Amino acid sequence: MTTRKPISSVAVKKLKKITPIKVMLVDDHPAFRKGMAALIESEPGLQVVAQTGDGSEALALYRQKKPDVVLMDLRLPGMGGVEATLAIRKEFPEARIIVLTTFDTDEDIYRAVQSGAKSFLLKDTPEDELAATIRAVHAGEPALPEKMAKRLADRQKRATLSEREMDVLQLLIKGRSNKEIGSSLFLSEDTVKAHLKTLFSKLKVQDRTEAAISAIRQGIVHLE
Amino acid sequence: MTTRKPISSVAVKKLKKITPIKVMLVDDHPAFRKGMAALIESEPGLQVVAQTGDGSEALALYRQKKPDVVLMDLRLPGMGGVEATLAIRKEFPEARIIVLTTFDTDEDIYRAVQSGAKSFLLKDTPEDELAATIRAVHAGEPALPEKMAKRLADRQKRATLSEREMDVLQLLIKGRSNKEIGSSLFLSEDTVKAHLKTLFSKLKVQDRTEAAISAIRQGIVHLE
DNA sequence: GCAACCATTACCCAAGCGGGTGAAATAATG
DNA sequence: CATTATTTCACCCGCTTGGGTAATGGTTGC
Repeated sequence: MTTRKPISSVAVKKLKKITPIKVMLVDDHPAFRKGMAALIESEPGLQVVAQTGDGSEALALYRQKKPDVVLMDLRLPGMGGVEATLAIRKEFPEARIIVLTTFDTDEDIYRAVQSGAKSFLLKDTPEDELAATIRAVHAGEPALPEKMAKRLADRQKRATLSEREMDVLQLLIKGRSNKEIGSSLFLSEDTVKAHLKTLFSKLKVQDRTEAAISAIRQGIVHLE
Repeated sequence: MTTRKPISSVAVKKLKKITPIKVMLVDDHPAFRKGMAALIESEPGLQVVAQTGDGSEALALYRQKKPDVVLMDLRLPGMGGVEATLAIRKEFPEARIIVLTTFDTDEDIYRAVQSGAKSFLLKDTPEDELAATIRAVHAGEPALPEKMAKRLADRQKRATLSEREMDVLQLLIKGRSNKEIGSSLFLSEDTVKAHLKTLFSKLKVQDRTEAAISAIRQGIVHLE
């Protein structure tokens, strides 16, 4: 440690004023991280204090660096972005996290906001808007782009699927027949059909193929 | 034009040795471009000479800058990456293009290589491998990662769908019934069923839902 | 020219699927 | 406590779907 001269209260005030916003990046694309870091550092008053490509490292790094704002990708190796966000906000409820992703189904937006993210941006967002959003989120201002807010509202309007309906849907998008779904879930075929009926009406579709496609498009289920 | 002193053949050799590889970036994420550019510039002997986020600008920029290697994203506004690759290679068959993308269905790899790309990398590829691939492609060496080559081989093994089968499949993944598909394509329902039979056997599935999911997973059709 | 494939249509049949109706038990919500 | 939502199951009915078989005409390639 190097010894420093004591500083005046005026200097402290001045220093505080120019204390940069500390940003942490969580994204598994090294090039993207590098670019994002450069972009942030080039903005006055913004500074990158931590980076990782692994969701499960995010919490430990947050603890260590205490960033003001986190930029979080959704698709991450190990722990996903939503889980990482939840983990951080469980320990630090005041954490300000912006989800920044390539994928943008309505369900992604919903889950991100549900998990406590303050904003949701796509990776092709122009540089100035990114910087503005970081500042807004840091200031505690609303920062969800209008388009995303609209899509979130759309998603809210839609009927939510029950747990059992989700179970059936999961098997449906694996191409299983009603009989197969029944034996997988230890249900009679008629019960499966009953769930499908409500499922179809909630998704506003006529048949299982439409249901599968609709669910995938909306991001309700994932194809992995 | 400025007049120059004549240079010795020795100097020419020396100059040639340190002439950097000129790289062009085509990607619609500004932060990724920035990062990629920084990453490339930090490598000895590599230099970024052009960047664009628009596929339709790629050809014009190539004409102007004559880069040695192009890094091309697949999902681009306007013209897609495959189309841009085809356009460049039509005019410059010697063009060395590396497809660099987030998405990686077998069909994406196939279409990229078909369109003349020399390599196919994912955006989460580590920095050193990226640089190595750029150098390899520039040197005309084989540069398709083993994993991708394997997936390409897998895709080659699979039966190719006929034009008509594709038509039917396109409507199938919109959730249309056989009757609807028939009237859309001006076919009898029986003909649609005949196409579906071959389609199912080629995709190795039992029913339309499985077919839809399989086709989407393989990247044969897109969900837009 | 013949083989191979593709596109088209037809017919049959059994199984699967979707819609309608009804009902009972449990859980959650007000 | 009443109501609502969820989960479970049953029966019926008619249309859709998938598999089998078969035939015709066009195109492509050897």
